[in-house]
Amino acid sequence: MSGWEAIRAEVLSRIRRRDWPPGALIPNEEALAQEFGVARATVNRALSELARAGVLERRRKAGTRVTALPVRKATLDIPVIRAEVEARSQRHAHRLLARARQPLPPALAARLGAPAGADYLFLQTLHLADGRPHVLETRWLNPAVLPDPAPDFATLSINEWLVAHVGFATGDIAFSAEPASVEDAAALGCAAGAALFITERTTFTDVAPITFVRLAHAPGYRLQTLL
Amino acid sequence: MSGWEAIRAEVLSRIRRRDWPPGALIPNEEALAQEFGVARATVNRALSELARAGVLERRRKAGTRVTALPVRKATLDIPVIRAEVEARSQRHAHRLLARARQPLPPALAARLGAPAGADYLFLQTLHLADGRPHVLETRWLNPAVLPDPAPDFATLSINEWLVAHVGFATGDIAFSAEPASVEDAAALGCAAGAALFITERTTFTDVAPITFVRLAHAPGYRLQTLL
DNA sequence: CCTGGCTTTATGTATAGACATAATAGCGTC
DNA sequence: GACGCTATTATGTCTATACATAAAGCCAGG
Repeated sequence: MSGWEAIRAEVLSRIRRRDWPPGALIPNEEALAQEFGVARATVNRALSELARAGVLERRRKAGTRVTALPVRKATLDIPVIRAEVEARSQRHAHRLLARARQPLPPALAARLGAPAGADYLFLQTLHLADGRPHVLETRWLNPAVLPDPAPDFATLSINEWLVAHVGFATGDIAFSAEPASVEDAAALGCAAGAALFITERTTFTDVAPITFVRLAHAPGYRLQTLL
Repeated sequence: MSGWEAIRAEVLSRIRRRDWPPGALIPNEEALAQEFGVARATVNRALSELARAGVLERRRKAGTRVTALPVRKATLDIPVIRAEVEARSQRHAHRLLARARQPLPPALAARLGAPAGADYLFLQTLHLADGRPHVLETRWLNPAVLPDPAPDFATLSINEWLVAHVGFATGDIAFSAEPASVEDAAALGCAAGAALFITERTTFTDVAPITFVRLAHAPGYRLQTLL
C-alpha cells in the first residue's frame, strides 16, 4: 500500500472505524511514514488533504488531531450563467432590460468600500434558458474599470466581459431566499412574493471595487454539490 | 523571491496583468522553475493550488493554460447548528417536535439508495437562537446506525450524536428557496408562503445510507463565504 | 484517409535529506 | 504560584532526483 491517496483512505477509515475517535491525537508524520513504509512527505500530503477537507486539525508542535465538531467544507462551483445553461443543453440568451448611470445606493457603497453616492453603471439583464426566464441579474458596475467607449452589453454578457477583461479578483458571495418583488415577478414571470433563491456577489481587486451583483433565480432553482 | 506562495502570487499577477490572457498556454514547470530559481516541485505546488482554485487548467502533456471561462470555486463552511448559533454568541436550544417510526417516502428512498418503504426514524426538531425559532430540522434516520437502546434525542442534538458516533461520511447537499408550508410557518413563527432558505442533505457511508435532513431556515437567513 | 501503435513530453507523484517556523512544555527566577 | 526565557518538537516547506502516467502527435500500414 503506497501513494498518498491510499494513505489518505487508510487514515480516513481509521477515523470512521473510531480507532482514532473525534478529538484524538493521531501519531505524528514520522511514525506514520514508518508504519506505512513511505516517505514523510507522502504522509504529509495525505494529512494535509484531510486537514483541508476539515477532517483533521493540524498545528505545529501540537500535532494532528481528529476534528471534534467538524465544520464540513463543501466546495461550490459557481459557473458563468451561460455555461451553466448550456451544460444542461439548453439555449442561452440574455436581454438587457435597463442601463443607466446612477448613484450607488449607500448600503452597497459600504459593502463595496466605495465613496457614498459614487456614480456607477446600473445594469439589469434577464437571462433566458430555452427562451424561458432563468435569472434576473441586477448589477452595479464601477465605470472606472470600463474602457472608453464602453462595450455594448446588449450583445456580450457583462459577466463574460468582466471575466475576460478584469480577470481574477477577490470578493464574497452570499445566498439567501427572498420573496419576489413586483419587479422580479414581472421579469421572471412568477407571482409576486414567490420564494426566490438569491445570490449576491461583491467583487473587487486590491486597487478598486468592481461590481455588485444580485442574481434572482427563477423558482425551482437548486444549488447542489457533493460533500 | 521564493516560496510557493510567492510564486503563486506572481503567476496570478501575470494572469491579471494579462501577460498570460485567458486561454493562453503558460510556460512549463521546468521553465518557470528555472526563471524563478526554485525547484520544479515548488512551481508544481504553486500551479496546483491555482488549478484547484479554478484559475488554471492542467493536463499532462498538454501543459497548463489559463482558464478561459473560469468556474469560480467557493468553499462553504457547514457548521453544526449549535456551533453556528453560539458563534454569534446567542443561546442555542432545541425542542423535539416529533419522533416516530415511519416508512421512508419513496422519493427519499431513491435519493438515499434505500429499499422502498424501509422503516426509518422520523424526527422533527426546532432549533432556537436566544429563544427565537431559527431552523426547523426534518430528518429521516436509518435506525440501523443507532445503538440499542436509542439515545434520547430530547436532550442531545441528533446531529451532534451522529457527528460523534457515525463520523465522517459522504453525501451531497443542496440549497434552494421554498415557500413556507403551513407546518413550517407554525414552527418558525412566520407567515405561510414566506420565502425560506432550505438546505437538504443526504449522507451515507460506503456500507449504508444514514440520513436525509431538510433544514428550513427562518426568514432572513444568509449563507455567506469569501471567494 | 483512417487506424493502430510508438514516441515524446508535461504533469503527477515519490524519495531522502535539510532547514524554517510555530508553539508547547519545561525550567528557572522572582 | 506567576512570569518569562529556552529547548524541544511536529508540522511546513524546499531541494534534487527519479520514475510513473496520461495524452498529444507522429508514423507506418492498411
